[in-house]
Amino acid sequence: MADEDLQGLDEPGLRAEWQRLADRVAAANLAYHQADAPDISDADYDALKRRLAAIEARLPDLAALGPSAQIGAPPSETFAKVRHAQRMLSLENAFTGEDVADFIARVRGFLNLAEAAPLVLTAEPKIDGLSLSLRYEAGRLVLAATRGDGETGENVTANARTIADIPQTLAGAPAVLEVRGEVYMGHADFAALNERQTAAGDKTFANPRNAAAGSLRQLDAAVTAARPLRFFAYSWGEMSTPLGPTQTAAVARLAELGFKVNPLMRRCEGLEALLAAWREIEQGRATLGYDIDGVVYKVDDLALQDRLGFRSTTPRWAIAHKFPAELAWTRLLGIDIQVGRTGALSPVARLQPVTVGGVVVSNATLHNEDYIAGRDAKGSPIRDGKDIRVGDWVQVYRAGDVIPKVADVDLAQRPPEAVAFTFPRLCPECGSEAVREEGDAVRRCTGGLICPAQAIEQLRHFVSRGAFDIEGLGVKQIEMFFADDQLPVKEPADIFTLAARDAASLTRLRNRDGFGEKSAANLFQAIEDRRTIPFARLLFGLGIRHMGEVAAQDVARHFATWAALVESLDHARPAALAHRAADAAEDAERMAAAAEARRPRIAEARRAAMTAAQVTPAAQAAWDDLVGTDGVGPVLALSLSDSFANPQERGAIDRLMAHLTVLPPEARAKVSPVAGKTVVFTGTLERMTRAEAKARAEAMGAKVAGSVSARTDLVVAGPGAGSKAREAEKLGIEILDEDAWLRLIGA
DNA sequence: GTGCCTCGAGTTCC
DNA sequence: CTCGAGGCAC
Repeated sequence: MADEDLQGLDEPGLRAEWQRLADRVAAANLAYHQADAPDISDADYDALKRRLAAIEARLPDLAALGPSAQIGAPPSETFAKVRHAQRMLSLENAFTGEDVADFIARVRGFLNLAEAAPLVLTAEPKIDGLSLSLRYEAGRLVLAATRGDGETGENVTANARTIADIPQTLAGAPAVLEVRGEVYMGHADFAALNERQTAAGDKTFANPRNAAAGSLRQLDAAVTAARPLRFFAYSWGEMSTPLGPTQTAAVARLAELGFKVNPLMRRCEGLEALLAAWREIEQGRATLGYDIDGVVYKVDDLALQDRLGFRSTTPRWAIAHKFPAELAWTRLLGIDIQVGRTGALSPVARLQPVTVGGVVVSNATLHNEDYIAGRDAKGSPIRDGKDIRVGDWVQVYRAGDVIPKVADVDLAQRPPEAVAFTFPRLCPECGSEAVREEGDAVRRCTGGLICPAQAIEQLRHFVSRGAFDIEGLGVKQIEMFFADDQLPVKEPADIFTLAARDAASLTRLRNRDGFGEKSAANLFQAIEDRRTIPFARLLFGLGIRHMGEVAAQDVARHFATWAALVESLDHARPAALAHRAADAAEDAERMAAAAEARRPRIAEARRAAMTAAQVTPAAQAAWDDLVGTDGVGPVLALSLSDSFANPQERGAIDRLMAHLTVLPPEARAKVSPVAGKTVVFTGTLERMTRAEAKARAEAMGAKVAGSVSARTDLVVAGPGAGSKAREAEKLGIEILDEDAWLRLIGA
């Protein structure tokens, strides 16, 4: 479809044609994203878009209305999401030989390996690309997914099929096999690609990794096919038959199956051998022909890997030993203060743009007040503190090759007129006092929801992925609605009245720039869909300090219903106040040791503690229950209590709740006989270390506690068990020895 | 009281 | 990704 025939059309004709094309593209998008079943070929789709663009070039007012300009559709929304059968984890990082030594010591300690027992690890280059999971069923590639957040990635199967290093079929593979590895681009291919891009007038890529990422995430697989992507396999996810007894054997098997594996991988015994491998790989870095950013060490024996297991986001049996970060010097042009969701004032360096590790950096974090000043609140110098001033030459690096940081300052080049930075005492956004709690590194705005910066950040958090995750309501839209006169959104409840307010208003959302009939309707539908919300997401979305995703899940599971939580919090309030008062009294007493002059404050704190001490047993019980909840300590409990007792915040919560139905938390899947049970280990364990026993129990869904109580389900007692075993007997709790326990969990 | 380990909060660039 | 700090075991 060329656009020559457009020449014959008059303006109304063009507009009609534009509408027809826009509808067609929108329908194709929908089919592609939601059903993952494209109803037209990629080439036809491209042609449609080109024709649309040709019309928009002549009638620019259309451009803002069409599918090409639709807001709320960043590239990440353009691939279907897929859940990984097995989570794709990241690796813990080591930066020094000492870190590596610690890692080995931890592994040995966890496994309780004898001093003389050998521990073999593999060392392989860490490719700087993007990880990809390939699922083969009956030997055929059925799914390729990016890592995403580890739980859920993007379906890029069509694109992965165009990569020559990725076999479409495997001979003699297990019935189900997920192969994991890295997609990357070689230096020569990268340079050639950028030359082609320049010649074609397209934008060039900053580095091979960006080029690889950009190439893999093309909606048009034909574009990906034209890009010289390569793939190394180094790991696996779900599989119906093990690939081998060791990492080395499994990777060799992957090579047999037809995958490219890295030729530099080798087995090493002991710290020195690992570090030697690291040095050698680093020395060969420049001649490899592709980017690497470190060396990965893995415990070779897969049975040991299995015993070591996983922490929440990383395996215990592997670590990435990074190469030193690239550094660059530049001028510090200014220091801005940003206000975060919790009111934290964070200093950001505005820099003379400089290339660091292949990316142009113009902003960098300055951590906090003390870091800039180079000394702490009391005036004593701090470790790594710099006394950084506007106008200084500063050294920048990208931590983990991502986050730009100011690492050093060149005092010799300091301009004579440079003055020390004065950290604001008032919030730059709302003018409220910004205070620093004793012992805290950050200064916080006290304005609460009065502060527009905090209010916006709270809303951004509310719609964020782990919370309400409303499609079409991203950061940009939140900022727009917050400042909007016609359809203001100042607090979460306002989101749920948007549609009704829009229907009643004269200037409808669908007629606005950046919105159309379709996108407005989609947004309202997405909001409707979230009127029913899982308990934990709601709790997380409220943005209460110290209440993260994990804590929210724990609390939701503990209380089961929203009403139970609210009732309990209301009951516990006096006890919460008593707890704070007692803390304050303690603080004041500590201060008194230094300054007798604080007498009046102590007396006041004591009086407050006395008043607050009039706590009913019911209140105390509610507080104890709250603080006894898994993952909840006094700090989170107080924060939660404060939020619900603060009239402003409670008002916003109640207004929000009027629009919502809360889904009770899902019961933990019963995957093992001990799932959901509380287990206590006591006495000496002979077959494994305590850490290992705990990790394994938790991996089976059990909760491991330190002391026996009425809530304990099971006690595992080894030789030398004393009071805990007696306590268990008294309470009539089942007691197992270590062998019986291992049989129970099927080990 | 001390020392892990994990979570929470804030960070940049594409 | 890193840092600080909360939670919890020893």
